Amino acid sequence: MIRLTKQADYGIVLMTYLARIPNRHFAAPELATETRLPLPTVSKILKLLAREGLLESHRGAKGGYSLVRPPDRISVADMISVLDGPIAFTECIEDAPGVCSQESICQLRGNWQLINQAVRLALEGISLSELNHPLDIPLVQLGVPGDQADPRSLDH
Amino acid sequence: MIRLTKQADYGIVLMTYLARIPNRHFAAPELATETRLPLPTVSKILKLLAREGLLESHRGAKGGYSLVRPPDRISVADMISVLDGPIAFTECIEDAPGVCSQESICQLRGNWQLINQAVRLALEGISLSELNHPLDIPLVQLGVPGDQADPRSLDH
DNA sequence: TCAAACAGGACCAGGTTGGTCCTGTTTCGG
DNA sequence: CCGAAACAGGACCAACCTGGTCCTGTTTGA
Repeated sequence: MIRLTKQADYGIVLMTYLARIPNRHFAAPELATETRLPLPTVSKILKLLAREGLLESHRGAKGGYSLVRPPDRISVADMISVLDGPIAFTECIEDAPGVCSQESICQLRGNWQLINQAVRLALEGISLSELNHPLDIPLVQLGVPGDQADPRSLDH
Repeated sequence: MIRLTKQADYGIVLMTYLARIPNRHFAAPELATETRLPLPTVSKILKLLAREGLLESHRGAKGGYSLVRPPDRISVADMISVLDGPIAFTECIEDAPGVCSQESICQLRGNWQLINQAVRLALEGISLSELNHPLDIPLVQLGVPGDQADPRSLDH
């Protein structure tokens, strides 16, 4: 189905919310009520984001979470990597030989890399701050190759 | 985990194999032995690809499958759409209101579209024939935004 | 006429995800 | 100095989806 997991989905929603006021910190219960997501889930995701270094946590009463760097320096790729693991459509990852049973006969290694890389680059091109101001993103940054009409992209 | 399903994975492998000799047609058993994938699975996937219009099937003895159009006019996006459903990282798809329970409060609709679109464009930019000749693909087509160094893409 | 190959389902086991809960530990405020 | 609010880090389980097989037609070349 090629979906993000809900964990990543919710995580990006939460990050986007935090990015509105980058320097404030927000407690998990507050974010849960604001986003109307269940608290245990929100809490779990925030903990993960903190552990992985995208959020800073402040313990104790009046604690909470805040962004660890400015939102324009956090990419969608960063968040998805943390929440859903490395961005790779297939198991053919360069530094993991032996994962793919077809390895010896598969002629496609380099090609999968290409696909993976294309997706990764596309996602690295969108920053958290741009998610809050979607209109600012130039199309070229989204991976639109020039203005050459592409005969391949049919309807879906 | 953001993986393609194995169905899509295998499907692309099979399509790539077919694309080597675009006009020939290949029987499922032949493809199964060539790719060393189990026949029932290969058969299932080929049937799907045929039903969805990416392959042409020839029934009867000496039957088989062949590409329905030249490999440079079949994009990776085409194949993934058929094998794994529409390319959308999240359920926020434009013509499906009501799917997302957060709809009324979610400020992100437009933004998810952006992410989905970026991925879709990246995958539309790679054709089946390029998968067989990976070196031919210019980087810009992969979505690399000019040569502006991107400070967001840190290590992973 | 037979065998090879496609068509279209039904079917099931296993793994992953989504979500909850529980037991610490830290820290602010009164 | 104490208690409540919040974070930390797991364990845990149900539900769903995927991966894969198999079976019964139908078509067609030799």
